[in-house]
Amino acid sequence: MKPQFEHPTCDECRSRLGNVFCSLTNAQVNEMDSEKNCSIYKKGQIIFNEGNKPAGVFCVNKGKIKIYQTGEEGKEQILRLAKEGDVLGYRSLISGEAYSGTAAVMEDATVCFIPKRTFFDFLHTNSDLSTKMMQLLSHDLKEAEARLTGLAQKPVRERMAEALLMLLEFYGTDKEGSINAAISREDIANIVGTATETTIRILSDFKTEKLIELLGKKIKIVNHQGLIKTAHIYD
Amino acid sequence: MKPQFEHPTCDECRSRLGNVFCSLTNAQVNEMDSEKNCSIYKKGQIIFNEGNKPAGVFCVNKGKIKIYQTGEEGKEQILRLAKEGDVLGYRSLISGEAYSGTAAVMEDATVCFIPKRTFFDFLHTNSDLSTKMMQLLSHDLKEAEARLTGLAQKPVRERMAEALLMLLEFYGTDKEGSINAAISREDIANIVGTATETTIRILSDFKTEKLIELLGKKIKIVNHQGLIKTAHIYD
DNA sequence: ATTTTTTTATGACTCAAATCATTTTAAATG
DNA sequence: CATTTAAAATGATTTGAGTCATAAAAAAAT
Repeated sequence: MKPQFEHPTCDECRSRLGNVFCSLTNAQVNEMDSEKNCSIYKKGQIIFNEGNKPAGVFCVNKGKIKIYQTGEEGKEQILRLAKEGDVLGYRSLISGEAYSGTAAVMEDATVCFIPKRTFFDFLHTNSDLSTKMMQLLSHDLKEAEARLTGLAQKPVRERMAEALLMLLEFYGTDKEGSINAAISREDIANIVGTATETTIRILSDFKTEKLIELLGKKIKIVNHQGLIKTAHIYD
Repeated sequence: MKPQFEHPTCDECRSRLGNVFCSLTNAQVNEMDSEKNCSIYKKGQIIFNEGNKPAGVFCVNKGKIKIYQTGEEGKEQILRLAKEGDVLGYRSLISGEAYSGTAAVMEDATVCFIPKRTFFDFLHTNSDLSTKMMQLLSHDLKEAEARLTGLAQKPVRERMAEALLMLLEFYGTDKEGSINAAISREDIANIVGTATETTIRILSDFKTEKLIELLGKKIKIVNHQGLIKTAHIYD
C-alpha cells in the first residue's frame, strides 16, 4: 500500500508547465488530474523494473531518479537521470514493449502515474503533444548516440569531465556552489561507464589539479573552463 | 548536378510499403511523388554531413548506407545502417537541429529526398504517421541504449559476435549463405567500437573456432548458436 | 600487365583501465 | 553511543585491447 498524502494537482504543477504536458487543454489537465495517481517513493525504491510491461507513464513532481540497465555481472549502466518535471517510461510505452531499464530513486521523490489509456488519448487528440513527444524522443536519441560515440572513442578522464559538466547542467548548484545532488562514486562510475575505483581516482586527480573540490558526496566545480578543456569538447 | 534517370514512383515503391510511409493516403502518396526528388549515389558519396541543417528526409530505394559520427582523431563511430525502405535524417529534422551524423554510401544507392514542408505537412495531418514516427524513434532509442550498455560492459569479443548477428539479421544471406553485404574490416570495427586490427584478429579467431567462414569481405555464419553463446545474449 | 594504393593480416610492444586487496572514513542501525 | 554496514580512498597487480611496424594480398588505377 502506497502512503496517502496530499496529491499535487496537475493544474498548478510547476513541473507540468516545463514538460511535454505544458500544452494540454484545460479539459485534458482536468482529466489528467482525476486519472493520475501520485506516490511518495523513498531513496532506493524502484519505480519500475526492466522486463515489466508499462501500464502508463510517470511524471516526476519532486526528487531525483536514475534509469539504468543491468549488465551481465549485475553492473548498472545509467542511461538517464530524471528530476522534477521529467517524464518517465514513455519510450517503452510507445513502442509497446517491456521496460528496457529500471527506474530507481536516488533522492526521495513524489511521482505521479498517468495511465496508458489517458496518455494515448491525449496523444491522439493533441497534435502538439505528439510533436513534443517526437522532439523529446529525438533529443534522447541524440544524447544516447553522442554518449555511444564518446564511450567508444574517448578515454575515461574525458568522459568523467563531461559527466561532471552534465551533472552541473542538470542539477544546478546549491548555496555553496556545489552540484546540487549527492551522488555516490558508484553511480558516477555507472554514468561514465567505468569502475568505481577509477572514478574515485580521477575525481581525486581533478581535485589535485584544482578543477573541482570534494566535500563528501558534494562536488564543486571550481575551474569550469579547465573541465571543458579536459573533456575535449573543443579540440 | 545529380544524374537524371527514371525516378521510382512512390505509389509502386516496395520500400515505402514496408516503412513509416505505408499508411499515407492516396492523395499524400501523390503529393509525395510530385514533391520528392530522387538521386543516384555511388559508393563513397555523402548523402548528408554532420553539422549541416536538414531540409527534409531521405528515403532509401536501393543500396546500403552507413550513418556515423566522427570523433576526435577522425575515427568513425557507426550509429546506424540503412538499406532499401529505411528513412534517414528524421531525427535531426524533428528536433530542428543540424545533423549529428554523416550518411555515406557503402553500396551504390538510389535515394529519394522528401522536402521538410511535405514531411511536416503529412506529420500534422496523418496521426498514423505520427504514431509510426514515435515508434521508430523509440525503437532507435532502445537500440542506442542497448549498444551503450554493451559498449560500457561487454568485452570486444562479445560485441563482435553481437555485431555479426546483427549484420546477418539486417542484411540477410546471399546464395552462398554469407551475410549479404561486403563490409570492410574497418567499418565492422567502427560498428563494434574497436580498432581495425582487433576486428581482424577476432574475426580470425572466430574462423579458427569454426563459428564463421571468411572469403574476402564475405562472412558466412556457420555456427549460429555458437555465436549467440559467444555474444552472451543468454547468460 | 604493371604500378600504385588500399585492405587485410600478423607480430611486438605499450598502456589505460580493470581487478584484487586493504585500509580509512562515513553513514546507518540497534 | 557503540556496533554494524556501507562508501571512499589507496596501493599493487594484471590484462584486454590499443598502437606501432611491417608484410602479404587484393583492388584500383595507369
